[in-house]
Amino acid sequence: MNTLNEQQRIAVEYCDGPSLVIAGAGSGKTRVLTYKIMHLLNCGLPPETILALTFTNKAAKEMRDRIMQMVGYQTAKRLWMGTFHSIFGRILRNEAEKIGFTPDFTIYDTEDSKRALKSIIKEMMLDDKIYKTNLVLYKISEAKNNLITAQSYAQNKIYTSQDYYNHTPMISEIYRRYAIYCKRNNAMDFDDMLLYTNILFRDFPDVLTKYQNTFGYILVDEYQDTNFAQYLIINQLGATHKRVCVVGDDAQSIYSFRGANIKNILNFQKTYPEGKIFKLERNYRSTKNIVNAANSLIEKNHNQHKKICFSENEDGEKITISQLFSDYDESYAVASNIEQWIRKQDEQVNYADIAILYRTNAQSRVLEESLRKRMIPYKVYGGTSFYQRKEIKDALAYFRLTINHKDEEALKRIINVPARGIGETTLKKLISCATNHNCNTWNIIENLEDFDLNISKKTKENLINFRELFINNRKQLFEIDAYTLANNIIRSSGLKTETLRDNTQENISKRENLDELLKAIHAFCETQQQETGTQPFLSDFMQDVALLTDQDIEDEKSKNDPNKVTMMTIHASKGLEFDYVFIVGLEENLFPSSMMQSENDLEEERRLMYVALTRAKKGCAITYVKQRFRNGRMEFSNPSRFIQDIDSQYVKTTNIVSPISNLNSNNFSSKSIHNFLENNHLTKITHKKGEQCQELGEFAVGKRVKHTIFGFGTIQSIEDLGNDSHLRIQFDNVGLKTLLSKYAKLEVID
DNA sequence: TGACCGCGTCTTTTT
DNA sequence: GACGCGGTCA
Repeated sequence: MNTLNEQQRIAVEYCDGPSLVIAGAGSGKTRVLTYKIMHLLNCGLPPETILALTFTNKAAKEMRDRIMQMVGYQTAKRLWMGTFHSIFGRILRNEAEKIGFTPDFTIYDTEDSKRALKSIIKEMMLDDKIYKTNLVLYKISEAKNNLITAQSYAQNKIYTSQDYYNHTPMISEIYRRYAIYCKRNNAMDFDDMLLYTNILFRDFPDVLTKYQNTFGYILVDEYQDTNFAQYLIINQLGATHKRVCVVGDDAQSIYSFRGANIKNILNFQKTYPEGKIFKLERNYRSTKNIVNAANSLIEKNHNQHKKICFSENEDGEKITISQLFSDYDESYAVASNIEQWIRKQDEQVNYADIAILYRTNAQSRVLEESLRKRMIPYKVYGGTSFYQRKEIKDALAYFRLTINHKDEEALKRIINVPARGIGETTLKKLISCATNHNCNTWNIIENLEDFDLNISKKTKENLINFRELFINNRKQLFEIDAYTLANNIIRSSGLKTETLRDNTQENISKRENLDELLKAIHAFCETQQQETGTQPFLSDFMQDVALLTDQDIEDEKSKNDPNKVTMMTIHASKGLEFDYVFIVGLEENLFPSSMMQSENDLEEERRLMYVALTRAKKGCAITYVKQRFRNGRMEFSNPSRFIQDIDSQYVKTTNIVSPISNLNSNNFSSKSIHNFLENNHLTKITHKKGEQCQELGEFAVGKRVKHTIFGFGTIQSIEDLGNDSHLRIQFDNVGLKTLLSKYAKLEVID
């Protein structure tokens, strides 16, 4: 307790009633939470009566590790500590039968949901240009977050009239069918997990009472990110004893698109009139300059709890703001800046101390390129994560279907992967037969002989083989450990064999990914073995895997090789800190995003900028560009308004950096930079536009080149278009392609 | 049935 | 640029 400051100590020690801790960025929020749990344990609360909810696995793990260090593994593991989804997933599995599921229900990720919705929209013969999956999913998700079930949606005037007005009156019916579909598949999506928890508590008061009595104290991290469903769960679980402590920072509320309601934190005292509010305003993380700059930015927002964050650290360097010509220059500038920082004489800077943050995942590509060229080690979070990869999702679908035969999404996904002669037509027959008999498609396959499907003998044989595969695997489900079974399935299904057919880059990468998956399962088995003394089954692994995020996987991977620059979206960076931070792409329509129009949206974007700034401990560099390649085309842009929002006394502006002056390094050999110079300034056009030529810049007919994706090839012809050129290249593996020299990532091989 | 090609559409953030 | 869809053809 001596290591806490006054504000922190008071917040930790107050346990008599509900409290809200408003914790500014870097104010020791996790510290307060862990100490509070320690304090509760010291007061004699048994660990299994403490419920601590976080939003990410990482945050939960961090807290658990810290507590473990202080009280030991045995006590720490008895705490109810985890993400909303993992904790209530656990409760839902315990109580599954009450709400019409079995304990082995599948968790659908966004892709599964979209696929399901797509087929429902098709089945209803609706126009998919009007009923776009993304839109429909968003509407359903919004409804679920507000605890509107399919049934109440149909009766809800606000929702239905809005849909009517938007010419999408059938959303209500799609929602209804989707809900039935999920239930029949024994599956829940992310939103369902919170919705069904609420339904469980509503319809089974004895269950609610049971958990109310179980949890003597409830702590919630990142309270500003809770949605209504989460709010109500907390509210109900704490209804009798009111021993609830929520921690958050309204200035860092950035998830409204996911249903987070900033009012939960702003209106805390309406929910708990007797509640106490504590503020942690001292920032331990950043320099004075960074904290002041962030304050000056967030001041421009109106909707917030007033607080005055301050730092007692050194003044620190000013934030640099640089304008670059193009996204290409930006990435180049970032890479050279990283090298400068690493080479700093007066201070030891490691790659791991540096982060590059951006608004959208698509921005990472160019940056990666520049870092790779300079041999700067980096890791990218987000984008298509490991568990989203096709081959991985296929393997997981095999596991899912083995565990839960009703999982129709999994079935549809893999019935013909790898191709085994069960195509669209057969699948349709199976599904319509299932619909007619009001059962699952698997039931039809299981009892194939009892139905007249009008399929060929060959197809029937294929189906029987497919069935046998699963029957065999299912027998082993609770007989052999997760790793062995997973390995068996990947082999017997033909997934592995498929990748061995040839050695294209694609297949090699698929093979590696499948091995990586097996490795992950192996690691899971080992930890479980250590913790519980028994080998886990595949179903244990699958319960975990659905709730893993990209961050968890990247962190796991980088354990052995931690010294890398971090690249991620600002959203993903929340809760993290780095010595030096780049914030790139500060342009109108990108950041703030062009999707954000309303005043509320803009305030959220500004909070996002606030989050980005406050990640930095020592230094921060902001960049923006005049032209950027986006959505397959060049776009011109103006500096973001957020640049103006930062008080000028905290920043140092580098004036327009022309592409040439930016290239002050002697590294001119890099192909793309060469192109860049050629295309914009230095090329002497010796032939007319649109003409075929033998040579252009470093390119010449007959020269060998290497492309990052297509591999090696030979230039067949060059057509000069003035500002750009078409290159026809015969690639060794993928054949003839026409590429734009400006954007193709080509390297000439001498 | 399955491979392949060309076209149109979409890219904001994610537990 | 990436991806999904629909059409075509063997």
